[in-house]
Amino acid sequence: MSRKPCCVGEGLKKGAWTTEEDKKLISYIHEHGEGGWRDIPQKAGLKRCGKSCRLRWTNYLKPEIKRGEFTSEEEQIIIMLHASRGNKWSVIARHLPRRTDNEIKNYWNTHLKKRLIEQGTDPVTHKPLASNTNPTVPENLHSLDASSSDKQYSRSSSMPTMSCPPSSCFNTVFENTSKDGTPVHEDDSLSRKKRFKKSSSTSRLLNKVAAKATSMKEALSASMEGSLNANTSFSNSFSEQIRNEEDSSNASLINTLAEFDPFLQTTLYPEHEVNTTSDLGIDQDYFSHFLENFGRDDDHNEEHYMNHNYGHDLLMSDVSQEVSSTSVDDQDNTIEGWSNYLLDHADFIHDMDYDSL
DNA sequence: AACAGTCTCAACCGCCTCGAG
DNA sequence: TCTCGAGGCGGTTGAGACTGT
Repeated sequence: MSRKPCCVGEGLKKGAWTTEEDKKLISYIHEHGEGGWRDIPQKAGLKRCGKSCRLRWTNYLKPEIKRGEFTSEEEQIIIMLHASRGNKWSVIARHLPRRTDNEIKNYWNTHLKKRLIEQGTDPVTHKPLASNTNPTVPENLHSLDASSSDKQYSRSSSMPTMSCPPSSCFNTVFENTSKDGTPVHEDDSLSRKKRFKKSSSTSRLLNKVAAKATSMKEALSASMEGSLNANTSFSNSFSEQIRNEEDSSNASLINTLAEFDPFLQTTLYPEHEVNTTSDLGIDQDYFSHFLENFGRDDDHNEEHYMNHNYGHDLLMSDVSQEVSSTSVDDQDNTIEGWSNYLLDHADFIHDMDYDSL
C-alpha cells in the first residue's frame, strides 16, 4: 500500500523557482501568513504544489534566513551536535538560529563530512576510521598540502584515508601552503581554502573535548574500581586549557561546554566549594543546575535558544535526558547514567594525539 | 576555447508524525 | 480506536557552476 503523492495535479511546475513565482509567494505569505500550504498555490496563483511552496519559503524566501558561509563556531556546533544526535538536521537547525535544516544538511554532506574523513574520523560514528591503520595508503599522501588535498581527496571517488594521527593530520591538511610549501595568503585563497583554515580551530577544540572525555572516562573507571582519591580533580588540565583559550571565536562554544559540564564548572569557578565527599568530587549544586538546564525538552527550550543565540545547547542531551529521568537526589543513579554515557562514548578518542593541546 | 570531471545546493521524493474528526 | 490529511523530516537528485587539462 503506497501513499498517494501530494502533488499529482495537472500542469504543476517543477524545478527552479523564477523571480516572478517568488514574488507571488512572498506577497501572499506577507498578506495571509504561513500555513494552509495545500491551498496556497491556487490562492497565490502559482502552478506549484503546496509542499514545494512550503519548502521554497522555509528554505529560501523566509526573511530571517541567514545565508552564506558558516562561521567556525557554527561548524563546531554542527559537528558536535551531529556526534550526539546523528542526522537530525531539524534538531541541529534549532540550535543554529536563522540556518535551515536543508542548508545544514547540505553543508554537512559537502564539507564537514569530507573534513572528518580527512581527519581519519568516521562521519557517521565519529570514531576513528578502521582504515586509519591501512598500510596501503600511499606515502605521498602524508605530505599533501592544503591546496591540493582539498581537491584530490574530495574529487576522488575512492577517497584514501590518512594513516597519520589526528593532530598531524590537522597540520598536514589545514596548514595553508602552496605547492612549493610557501604559505598562501588569504587573498590568494579561494573560499573553500578559507574554510579549511578556519577549521583548524574546530579541530583543536574537538581535540580538547576528546581529551576531556578521556580524562573523565579514566576518572570514572578509577572511581568504579574504588581507586579514585576524593580530592582528584580530572578537570584541571582541561579547564586550564579553556581558561587559556585565546581564540575568541570559540567563546560561545566554550561557554556551552562549560555549561553542560558540571565537572568543568567547579574548576572554572574555583570560588565555588566543591563537595569532595562525593566519589567524583562533583559539586551537587552545579550538577543539579546542570540537570535542570539540560534535562528539559528541546521544544520547551526553543525560546530560550533564540534568546541566547546559540543557547544552552543540548549537545549531551541524550545523557541529560537519560539522567534527568532519575531523581537528582539519587546521586548514585545520576552519576551512573552520566558515567555510562561517557564510557559508551569516550572510546572513540583513544587514539587522539593530545600533544598539541 | 573546448571538453570532461567534479562540486554545490535548491528542489524533489517518499515516508513519518500527529492532530482532528 | 481508527482513518485521513497536512505538515515535517531526511535522503537523494540533477542543473548549473567551477576547475583542470
